[in-house]
Parts: sequence; C-alpha cells; structure tokens
Amino acid sequence: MQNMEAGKPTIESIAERINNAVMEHRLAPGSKLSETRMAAAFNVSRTKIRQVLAVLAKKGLVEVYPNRGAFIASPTVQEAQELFATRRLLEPEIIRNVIAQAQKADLKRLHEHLDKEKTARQQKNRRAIIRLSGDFHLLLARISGNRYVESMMGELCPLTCLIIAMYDLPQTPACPEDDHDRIVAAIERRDEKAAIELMLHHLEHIESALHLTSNHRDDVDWDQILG
Amino acid sequence: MQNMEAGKPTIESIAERINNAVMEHRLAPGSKLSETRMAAAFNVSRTKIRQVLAVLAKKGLVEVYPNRGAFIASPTVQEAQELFATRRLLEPEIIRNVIAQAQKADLKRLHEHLDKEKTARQQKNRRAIIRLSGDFHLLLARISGNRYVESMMGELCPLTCLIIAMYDLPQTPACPEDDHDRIVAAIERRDEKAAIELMLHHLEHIESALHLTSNHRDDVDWDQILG
DNA sequence: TAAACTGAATCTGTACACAATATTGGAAAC
DNA sequence: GTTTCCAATATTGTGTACAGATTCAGTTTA
Repeated sequence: MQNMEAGKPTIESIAERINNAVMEHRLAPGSKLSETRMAAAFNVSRTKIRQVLAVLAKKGLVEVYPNRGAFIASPTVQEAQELFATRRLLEPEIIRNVIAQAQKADLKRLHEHLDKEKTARQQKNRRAIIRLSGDFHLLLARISGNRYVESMMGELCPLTCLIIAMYDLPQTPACPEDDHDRIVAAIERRDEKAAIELMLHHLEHIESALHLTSNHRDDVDWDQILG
Repeated sequence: MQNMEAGKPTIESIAERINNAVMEHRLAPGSKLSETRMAAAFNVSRTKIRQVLAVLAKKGLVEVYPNRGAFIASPTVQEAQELFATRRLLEPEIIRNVIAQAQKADLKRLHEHLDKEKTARQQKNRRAIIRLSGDFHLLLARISGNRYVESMMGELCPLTCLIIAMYDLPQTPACPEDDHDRIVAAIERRDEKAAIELMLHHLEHIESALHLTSNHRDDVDWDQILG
C-alpha cells in the first residue's frame, strides 16, 4: 500500500511497517523476526535489516538475544503496569498542553480522526479500530508540541497494543466506547479538569479490562497444563 | 578505563562510551562522528559503528544527515525548553515513587553517590562534577522502579549536558549547590512535598542559569561577527 | 578580485562473503 | 522407551569490497 515505489525502502520505512504490523495485531508478541526472511520480504540486504532491528530494540518493540535472533517483545505484567503508570503521568500533561495551545487546524485534525474511528467501528474493521485507537493518543501527543513526550508516546502506544494482544480477553472489543469523542469535546470547551478526568478513566478502563493478574509467559506451569 | 579487555567491544559498550564523553563535555555539540575514525578508535568494523550510530540517533544524542554523516546533537532553544518541561513532569513522579518504595539499600546508594559528588567538588574535577550531577538524577530514576521513566531520563540527562555545554556561561560552575543533598534528606524523612519542591527549584535553577534567549546556532549573524 | 567550474580525495550507503554459534534431527547407548 | 550424544543445517556476527554522494582545493573566467 505505502512505499509502492519499492525503490529502496529506508530504515525508517521498514521500522514503521513493523510498527504498524504490531499495532494492527498482525505480528504477535514473541514472533521471531528472521533477518534473512525480512531481507527477502523488503528486498534489501541483511545489513539494513540489522540496523532496523537495532533501532526497534532501542525502541523496546523487539528484544534481541545474542546469537539467537530478534523477537517481538512480550511485555510482562510488571512492564504493563509500569507502562500504564507512565501513560497516566504523560497524558494529563498532554491534555493540558493541547488545551493551552491547540489551533483550529489541530481541532480539525482531531475531528477527522474521530470520523475515521467511527467509520472503522461501523465497518467492524477490528484491525483498523485497534490501530486508530492508538493513533488517537499519538495525535494528541503530536498536537501537544513536546517532542520528547511525543517520542515517548510513540514507543508506549505500540507496546500497549502488544499488551492488549497478550492480556486481553478475546471477546472484548478494543476501546468500544466513545471515550475519544468525549475527550475531544472537553478539550474543545477548554474544560481541562473534565478532559483529564475522562482521559484517566479511559486509561483505567483499558487497563482494568486486561488480565494482569498472572504472568502468562514467565511462569507457565507446563505440568499443570499438560498433566 | 572500562572495557580494558579490548576483546571486541559490544554495541552497547561503544554507545555508552560516546554517552559518557558527551556527559563529560568531551564531545561538543555538533561534533562530527566519522565512521572510519570511530571504527579505528574502537578497533571494530564500520558495520558495527553504523549500528551504534543508528541507536544513538534513535536516542536523540546524534543527528544523521543522509550522505553527510553523523553529528553530536545540537539542541535548539525550543528543544531545551521542551526538555526541561518534560523533566519537570517526570522528576516529581520519580520522587513520589522513590519515597513510596525506597529500600535501605537504595538510600545507601544515594548517600554513596552524594559522597562521590562531594569528592569531585573538593577536587574541582569539573568533568566528574557534570557527569555525576546527571548520574544523580539517573540514579533516582532507577530507584523509582519504572523502566519507561528511567529510559526516558537516560535520554534526557545526556541531552541536558549538551544543552549546558551550548548555553551555559563558561564561568558558571555546574550545579554548585548542595541541592542534591537536600533532596535526599527530604526523601529520607519522607517529606514528599518538600522533596518535590526542592527538585523543581533545582531544575528551574539549572534552566534559569542558561542563556535560552536566542538560538546560538540557527540564526548566527556572520556579518555582525566578522564585519 | 571574486565567483564559478572541475576533478581528486574522502566519506557514506549497500551488498556480499565467510566465520562463529545455535538449533534440529537422527543414531546410539542405557 | 527414554535419554544422551553428535553431526547436519540454518541463522546470526563481523569484516571487507565496491558504488555513489559530498567536500574541498586548484584552476579558470568574467
């Protein structure tokens, strides 16, 4: 779809493809990323794939084990809790900054995004819904105008998608509410307190819908499963 | 000093060397990082240096220009202000977490660090002072127990050193106060309000000591300088 | 004198080849 | 039947070679 020219994809374009695949739950946590296959898939040399993996590792999206290869990260329960704690810290600040300095064009972009989410929900396009839900928070971060906070959110949102993929109940729809609409409404009437409150409830709703009680991966009791 | 074995430095070890050099003001903002020279200096191939540079670029410590090479970042005034705004957001949360869950061993580590800073000040070792000042905030972040906040601080501290190198008055000593001691004291008596207040004043003190009025780099008036 | 052009030298971008390590399947031993 | 060992295979780690872009000095020209 994107990068149709196929004329030498850049490191960033490849990294973003991986990023998108993760956000759309097309790459599951723990998936092995074989260098040779990726090189073939993107029609570049392993050298370049290697740089992509190094960048994604620094971003926290993949974990590299020496002489074993690279894998999509599998956040632990502990990591999930720390991640949500971080988002509860960052996103109120984002709201404050957005309300303080949002231009008309910014509000327009927010509404355009809400429309996209609405369309995706109507079409029951689950992948698009998940992806757009993350992008909403990323868009707010971008509008807030702090590049460090934005960069941080750019790491946390894909990881949040991974956490949802790992710990969500399969039947639970992702972000079913119109939370985003209400947050934008509060921003537009410059009601800082309400907007922050809505955002915090939104985050707590997402986190509470997860199964963060036991660690799925680190302490699997194979005896019990197979015995 | 470190990595004395010289037996194949790893990507992380090289990146940390660069990081330390920046924190000690031994690598100035805008310095060119020639791949060939670095490869020779660390006795590895350019391939590895390239990965190091990609990681450091993702971290924000170096800027790469296509076909031109990699350079130590030169934060703008705008970036400096956003950085301090971010630290004013993160560090109170760090204080809260440290007070909430610090063990005895953590307080011991803090005191050991304060001793190191004291020694460096007595020896008037400016490089060590700058480096240790940054490390203090990093140590607090580590104790706070949130890996995402810690990772963020790991990026912001070196950048802060770069900003000080760019915008500080040369004669101003770096962090001359005993601010750090007082912060630790407040943490020990679990006085959250005071500790946060001290931290915020500390950050504002650092920022206000800088010349963040005009951009040194982007709008240099060569006519005036040479005319 | 200053500006513009040209070519050599340097540096980055990329791919490929080889060495080192881990995984896997089968054979042998208990 | 189970476990252990070993060789074949596949994958990662690293260095080197070559192509393309940029820079800079020297020369030419207005």
